[in-house]
Amino acid sequence: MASKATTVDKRRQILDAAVRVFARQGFHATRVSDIADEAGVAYGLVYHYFRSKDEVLNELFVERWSLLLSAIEETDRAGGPHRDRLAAVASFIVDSYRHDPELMKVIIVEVTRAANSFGRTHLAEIRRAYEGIAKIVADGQEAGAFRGDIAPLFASMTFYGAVEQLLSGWIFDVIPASETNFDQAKDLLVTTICDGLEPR
Amino acid sequence: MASKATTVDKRRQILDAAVRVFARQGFHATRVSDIADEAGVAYGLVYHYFRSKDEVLNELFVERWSLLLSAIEETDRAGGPHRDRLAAVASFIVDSYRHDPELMKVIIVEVTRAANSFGRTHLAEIRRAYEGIAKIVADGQEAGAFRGDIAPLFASMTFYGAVEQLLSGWIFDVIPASETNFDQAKDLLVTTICDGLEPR
Amino acid sequence: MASKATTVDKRRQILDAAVRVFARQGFHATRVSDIADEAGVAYGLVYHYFRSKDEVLNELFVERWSLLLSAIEETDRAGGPHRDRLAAVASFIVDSYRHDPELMKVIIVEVTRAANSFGRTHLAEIRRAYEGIAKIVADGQEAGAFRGDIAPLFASMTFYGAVEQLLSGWIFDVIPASETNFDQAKDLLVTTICDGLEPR
Amino acid sequence: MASKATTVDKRRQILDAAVRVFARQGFHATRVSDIADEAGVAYGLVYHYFRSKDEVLNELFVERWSLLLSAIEETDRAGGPHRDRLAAVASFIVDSYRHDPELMKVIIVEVTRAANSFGRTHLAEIRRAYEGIAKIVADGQEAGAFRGDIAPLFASMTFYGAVEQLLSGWIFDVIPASETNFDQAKDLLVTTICDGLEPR
DNA sequence: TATGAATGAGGCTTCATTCAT
DNA sequence: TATGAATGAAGCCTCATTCAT
Repeated sequence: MASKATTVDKRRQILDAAVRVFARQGFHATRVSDIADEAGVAYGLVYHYFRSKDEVLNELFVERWSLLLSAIEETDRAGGPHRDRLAAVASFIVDSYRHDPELMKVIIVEVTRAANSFGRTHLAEIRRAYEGIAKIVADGQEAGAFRGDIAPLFASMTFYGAVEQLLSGWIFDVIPASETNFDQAKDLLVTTICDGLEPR
Repeated sequence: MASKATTVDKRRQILDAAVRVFARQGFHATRVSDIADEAGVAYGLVYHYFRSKDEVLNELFVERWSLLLSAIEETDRAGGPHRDRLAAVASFIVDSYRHDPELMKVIIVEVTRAANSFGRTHLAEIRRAYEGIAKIVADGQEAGAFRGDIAPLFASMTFYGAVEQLLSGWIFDVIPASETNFDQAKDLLVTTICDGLEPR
Repeated sequence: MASKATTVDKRRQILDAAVRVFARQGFHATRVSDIADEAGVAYGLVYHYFRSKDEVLNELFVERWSLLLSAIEETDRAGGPHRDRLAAVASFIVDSYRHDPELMKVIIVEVTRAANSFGRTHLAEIRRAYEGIAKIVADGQEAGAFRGDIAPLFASMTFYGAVEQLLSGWIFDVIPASETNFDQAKDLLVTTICDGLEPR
Repeated sequence: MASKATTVDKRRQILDAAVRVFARQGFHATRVSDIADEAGVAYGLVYHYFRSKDEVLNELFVERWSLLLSAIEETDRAGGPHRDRLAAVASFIVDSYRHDPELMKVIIVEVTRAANSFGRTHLAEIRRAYEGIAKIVADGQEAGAFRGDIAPLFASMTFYGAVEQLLSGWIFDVIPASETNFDQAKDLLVTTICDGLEPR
């Protein structure tokens, strides 16, 4: 139906606009009317599609984060060398950023690292990512691919923390994203975490 | 003066109260009156000592962060095996958390990871920490203690990201801080980053 | 549209209410909530139509003052004896007061004579009135209707000052407005300024 | 006593400072601490000498206004041509401005023309000036020096309004005070009001 | 679906004034 | 007389949300 198509469009339009404004101004600093303006609709319409301003961000987060969770699980299920599995996770995250830096900025800045506000709400889902990575590590340890004296969740946090810090560095230009070779970055990430900084 | 010594330092009292309330409710959710109440002083006194609510947080951050910067610089200046230098940095941060978890929570959650609000203001100082760590890495590479194919700032971000993520995990009970042996955590951190996850 | 016509114009309602409250309490002493209460609307609606409390006053002033400016220009353009032109200006101002004493009170007390606050903002427009009157005087001098040894702007200030002081006297009951014959007042004003206090 | 001398000095120092700050920023916009800063004393001291911020302004007003009232009464008592009496009043006011423009600015802007705030409080004293001038007019009418068809208070308001408007013009640079010949201004003022704008 | 007028709670900040020393 | 720490009332403005059309 045409009407259905329109509906979907406006909702999407609002979500996409929200990403841009949230990325530009931060969640707290953006008014609902800013989203509407950016989307080119009246701000009442935002409330037609979403219960609240919060829900818009929730939607953005859940939409994207579920992809990450799937990717992690899929990676693990697919098997292969454990080092490569970590590489696949890093790759997925880095590519997410490369593909849509604004969305990833919003998710990291406003949810993942905003543990006092939105992070709190989504702690369970965020934790599932950590645990998914931890499972890869645990499996690797069992298979003898990883050393056994580091708790899997500990290793997972280290790994995820490193990845996210990197993205954060790109986002806020601590590391010049413009000069970054993202594929090389993925490699170095895995190299650092798996091989260590010290020469072998 | 005796009176000066005897008199409670209201300014300090306010700062300490602010740490507790910020840690408990988050910066945005705490009203200035909450700080005053927690400190047991009148509303207006907060504004006698600080220009704004923001400045209270600024003060807390700068006070603590400058210690970190000094520690990093001192560590580097003191020399010694480069691996131990990273260990010293990790140790300083972990001990900061162990000693005053509420303050570190505030600094990480409200400044370091709040890049859209306060982090923005203090980006330069935050970056200085990254660069201080990067310098340690660079020195280690020159001395042959660290592999040379990883950009120092890249390694620094990886390292710092791992440390902060760990603290974050403790703060939000993703990793049960209660069961954590902090000294062991420091070791594992350095082991992970320097030796890598894969067995040698 | 019928609905548009039937619907009370809330914006107008707020402006009219503001006149009453400003006149009664003075601008500084009236809270935005006083305006809203007087208008019978919600607090926030004032901010829906006006950027700030200041803007409400600005609007009132500009709305009215532009009429005065038009009247002065129109009077001059229309020609006729120069004495009558001054009379027309005086007449317009006195009638403005007679017709809406509260509005004129607000404009004089809060803008025209509040040179340190609002007057400052509107100095240019206020000056235009002085200059408009000065032009009438200058024309009169050229035509030989007025003596030539008094600078037009000087004469204008004298004239306008006299008129405003009169209104001020009525407003604050220095001169009992109740007993005043406004039309006679206009005449006397012109007589005084044009013929002088001394008998001819 | 030395202490007495000091006392007097500080009080005066505060009053003089207040004039400067009130003139510069306006009464509402100046904080008690601004006065103290300008005077070079602690702001608590202001409250040692004055009950409130208002009282500082009151003091300044009363101090000066009583001189004006005396001058008017004295002028009338001294006798002489009635026209010269008006000239003496105008002269006193203009000279007051010439001698201490900041003080006169404060008195006019913050009291005389602030009828909604301080003017209200001092209305009685202000009115006494109008009445003093009115008396001169009334006497002049009785003596046949002034025409009898203009109510004395009416004429007084006209005259005072003209004078104050002139000062106001100088204060706010509507009339360039720098280029003004004050003595000539006095003459023209009296000429305008007594002889009228029309040629005789 | 779509609009934007209307609502009103919430919070930061200012600053006159008091008071202990 | 002199200081400035301490108090707390007061008010502007923002903005998420509701609702009539």
